[in-house]
Amino acid sequence: MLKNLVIVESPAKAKTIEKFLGKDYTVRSSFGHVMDLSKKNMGVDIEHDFEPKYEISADKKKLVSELKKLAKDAELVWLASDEDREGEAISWHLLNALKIKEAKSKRIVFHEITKQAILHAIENPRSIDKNLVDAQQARRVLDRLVGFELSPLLWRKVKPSLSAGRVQSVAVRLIVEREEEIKNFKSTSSFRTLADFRLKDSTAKQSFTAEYGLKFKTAEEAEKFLKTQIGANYKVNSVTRKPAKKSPAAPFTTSTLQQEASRKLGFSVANTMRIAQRLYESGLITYMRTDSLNLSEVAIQAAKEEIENTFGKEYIKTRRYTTKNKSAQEAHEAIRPTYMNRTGAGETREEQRLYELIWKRTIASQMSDAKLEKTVVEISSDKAEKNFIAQGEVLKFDGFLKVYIEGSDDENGEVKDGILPDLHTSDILELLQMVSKERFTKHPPRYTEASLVRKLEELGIGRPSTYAPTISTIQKRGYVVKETREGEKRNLRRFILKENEVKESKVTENTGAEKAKLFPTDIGVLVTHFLFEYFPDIMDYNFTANVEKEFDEIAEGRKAWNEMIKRFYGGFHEKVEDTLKNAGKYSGEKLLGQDPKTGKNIYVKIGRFGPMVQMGDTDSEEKPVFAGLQKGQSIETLTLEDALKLFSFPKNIGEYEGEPVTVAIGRFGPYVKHKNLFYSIKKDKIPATLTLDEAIQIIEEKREVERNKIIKVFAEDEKVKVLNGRYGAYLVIDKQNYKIPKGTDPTTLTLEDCYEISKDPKNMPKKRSFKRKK
DNA sequence: CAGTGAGCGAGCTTCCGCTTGACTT
Repeated sequence: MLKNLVIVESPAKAKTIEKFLGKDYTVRSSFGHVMDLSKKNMGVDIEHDFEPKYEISADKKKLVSELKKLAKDAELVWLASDEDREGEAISWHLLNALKIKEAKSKRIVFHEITKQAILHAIENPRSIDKNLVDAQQARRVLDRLVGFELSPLLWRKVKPSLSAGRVQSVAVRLIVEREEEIKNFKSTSSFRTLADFRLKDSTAKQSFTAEYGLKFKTAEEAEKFLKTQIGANYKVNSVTRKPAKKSPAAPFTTSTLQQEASRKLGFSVANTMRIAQRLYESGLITYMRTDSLNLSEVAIQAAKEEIENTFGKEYIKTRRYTTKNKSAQEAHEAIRPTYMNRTGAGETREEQRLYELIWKRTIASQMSDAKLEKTVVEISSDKAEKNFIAQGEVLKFDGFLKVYIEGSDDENGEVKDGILPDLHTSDILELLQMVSKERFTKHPPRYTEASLVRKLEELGIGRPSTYAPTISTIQKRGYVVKETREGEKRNLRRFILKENEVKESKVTENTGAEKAKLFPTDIGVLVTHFLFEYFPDIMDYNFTANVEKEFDEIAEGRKAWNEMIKRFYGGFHEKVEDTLKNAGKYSGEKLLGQDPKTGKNIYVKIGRFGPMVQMGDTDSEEKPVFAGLQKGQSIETLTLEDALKLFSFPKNIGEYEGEPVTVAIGRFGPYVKHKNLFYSIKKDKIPATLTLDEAIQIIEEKREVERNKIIKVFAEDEKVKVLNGRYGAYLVIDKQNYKIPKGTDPTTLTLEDCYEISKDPKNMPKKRSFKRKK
């Protein structure tokens, strides 16, 4: 007979805790939520106080029946899911799904996985907090209602298979709006003047840079100013020294880890989470989905010891960080190494780099401030109205900077405060050179995955467990694309005063280059405008924050959850019905002009399959002709000329091997068609001007690849082939693919071996979850 | 994978938040 069954959310956690608790305790994991709303009829009975219809999630059925058996045998079941809204609901669902009597169960919580914390929790059990569960139900039902009423509305009014939701739609809005800001941004330029000085009549050769206190609007002004400085006298007017300090950043949360890994290691948000998961499962770091800045007392002590041993006592300054984030639930610790004295860990290079980042950030957070001395020197010219200013910074004590400097998203490379020579008031200076260079103002930066996460967190939208999935959803729906774009060269003007002469020189700089930035698509823009027009409340950046306040009131027992939902749903549902009935199709249609040959109208708009051009009117007798836009083309920038090119396909460009060769554009981009076979045209060729020779080359290249694909064929049975694919060798029998078991050399397979392989169901490829219909 | 955009009107898509594997042609 089982004495104690403890259920936590994560299996890695279960393993650790089992060690602390000894053999009277069996620790299992629920793998997160085990129940969810049914997908049928909203999963909510709207007529009867929004009663939720829960069911055991399909992928948890087996697990639940196992847990149920264990729970039945156990004397006592300890529900140890996380101490937050979702965790409370998980415990409540477990109670229901496992059919545990409440008297036989105890609810316990802990914020850190230390023996002390767990034993303390066991000694202080409580019962399930139904108010907190209700707050979760309100959250869950609200998200379901919003998502499952708005999405079908989009299917009807914009395009099938789209989606909308409290979190994703606002995420897309941020990107769409940022793009609009960028489009409306007018870049202006000004001239910034930097002078290099040196102490006159001194043996010290060290030069330093100072900036003139005025920027010039035009090249003429800049040039004129430099000319006035020929032969001018410079001296130090004043020197101000001020002590300053820098403090370390707090330990990592999910969001800050994603940002730093993006800035410093170039990891995507999903990649960071995948690698962190590996480190967590290997027991190297604490839980990676957290919004807490807390470190356990044990961890702080270990960090202190590590700092003392490696850097010395003067580098220690233990600190407790408190979150400013109102939506934080702090069910876990901050992300930190499990063992502070382990300076490196991880199997792959990626794991090692992420681990090192976490180690450094955590250690630095418990180190002393860096002490600096900031110096500001004002320099006057006897021929200029304003002064020149030089700023210097000297590090007096490095403190935490010894191990960690936080990254920055700032793209404007400012002149770094360097080290200044020892200067005093009235010192006479010698001018080495003076440069006035044009600088353009920069548009607000596009979001990266990580900076979008930061913004969402700032707005209190989404949770640590959903940042990465949200980013992937909005890309999967085609609202947003992550792209790297090359910049353009831009000419700048620059004037140099040197040896009593002012010369102009041209400089070019690269501008507008973007690396892995998020751009809205036509569909993203259209859906955002649609939702913003009809559902401004839901698209409001404060919507989540406002409903969170109500969830808190529910959690405190001051409000009934279904009352809150009822109040929200009334107006919302009415608006949905009204839009369904009264709003027309939302296609973003735009008249581009007329076809010069036929005079027919040419439109660009979003159709069932995405952006397209249309020649002729829908209500005319003749059916209009359609053509889809190509990758990289956009409704917003498409010209009449572009549209006419799209209508020129399919185009016959000649004959090869006695059969016609045509060029066309399909769902997957431009292609060459020959003898009923398709050959896609790569990006480096422009389909509109593709010659027959180029087409033949494409055909022959593909044939060559096809030939190399075959590893083995059998004369006895032509249907059986061993082929080389993207993921290595595989077997095909009569159009059905099979995996070849690991450790088998594909070149040695006999026909009999192949039949054997095809009989084992283990070798069947997994069915794709969604198959596109014709 | 491969040219769709329609007049039958099937049957499908979809939310957020909590967890890991499965496994790609």
